[in-house]
Amino acid sequence: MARNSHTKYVILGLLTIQPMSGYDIRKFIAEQISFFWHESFGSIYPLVKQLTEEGLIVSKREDNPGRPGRNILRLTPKGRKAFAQWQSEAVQSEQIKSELLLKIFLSNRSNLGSLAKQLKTFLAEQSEQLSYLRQTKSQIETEAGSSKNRAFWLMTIRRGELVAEARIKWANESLATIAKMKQGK
Amino acid sequence: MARNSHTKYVILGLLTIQPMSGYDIRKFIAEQISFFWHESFGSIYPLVKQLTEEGLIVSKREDNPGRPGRNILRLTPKGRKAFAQWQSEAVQSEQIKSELLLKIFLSNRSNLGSLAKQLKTFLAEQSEQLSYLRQTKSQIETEAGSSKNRAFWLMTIRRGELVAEARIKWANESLATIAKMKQGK
DNA sequence: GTCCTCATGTAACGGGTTACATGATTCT
DNA sequence: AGAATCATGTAACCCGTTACATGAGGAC
Repeated sequence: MARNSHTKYVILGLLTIQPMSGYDIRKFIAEQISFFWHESFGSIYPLVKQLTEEGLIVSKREDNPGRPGRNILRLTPKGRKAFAQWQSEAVQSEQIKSELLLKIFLSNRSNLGSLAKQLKTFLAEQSEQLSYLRQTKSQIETEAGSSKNRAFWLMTIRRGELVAEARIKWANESLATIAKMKQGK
Repeated sequence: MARNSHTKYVILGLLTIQPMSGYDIRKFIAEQISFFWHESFGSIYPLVKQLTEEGLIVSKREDNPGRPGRNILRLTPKGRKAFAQWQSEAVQSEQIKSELLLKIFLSNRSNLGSLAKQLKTFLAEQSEQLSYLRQTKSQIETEAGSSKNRAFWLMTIRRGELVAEARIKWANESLATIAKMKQGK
């Protein structure tokens, strides 16, 4: 049935921004959109090969003296069309797996200590995430000459922000509840 | 390295609540905690077999006239210990993949229509989720004779609630932004 | 001197989903 | 009559991560 993985469309999608190498794609994802996406080399390179075979992208070797050669990838018209097609399709509702919530759900009063510890770690992570997002946001807003699609970028960041805030609120509430439970014992 | 899957511990964890069959486990997950976890039969049954071989659970056949037989699973002391061990370990920070955010990030002004449609679907889903969570919450709160661990259950629901609210807020904001973009064209 | 970044690629492995097989009962 | 629920289990498949291989240049 060729259930096309999303990775395929991330690659095509990033190439609509500009031609780049597989390495660049990985880097872009890790640096710019890691708060809602991630890919490893082991999934990118084989797909690049496949997309080339399917005629959705073309690769052009770029040799730099004293540096490793790069394969610059570029969309073909066919690839652009495939991406547009995917773009118009409905997303399937995402089902999450939260190991933290699982642990909490399966908790009992005997492990309040480790629970509190994990919540504090979570809180710290989310706070860091939030400050990172806010920083990125102000960077985008001040850069006048940024991409014409920055409205969409800001939209994704806004969601990260709101959700991180909600999670921080929740973690604080939960820590308070646990503190009370400890006293009440 | 036997990177133990979480599924293993969900099974052990649910059996700390009460003995049940593989079918019950699936049902419980789908009905009670589907907003943060999911499992398919294809992952549960093979693991049940494995856990039995490892001596973490024992299975007892229960035959009912005119109904399919059930294998009632029960924790062994060893299984209880393994679960407690997992419970005390730190969770690894969860990395999400949001297809919706990916699509938005890769959008441009030419597909505002389909974007709005997808956001509306998302909004409807989240609203439904929220009302479901609120309903469950009030059910738990009114049931006096519920489990002693209901505080933890309520904690997980609270996170679902806060996050759903944040997402709803975001979706509404984003729809407003898109409406403006359409006009400004 | 060692580690990090650049740069591509493969192989092994792990884990989960979907679909199928089977079959009785109960709900619509 | 047909669909859904109860109940277990297997096989095919898909997909993605981790680790490895290779090697030069720059940073600390």
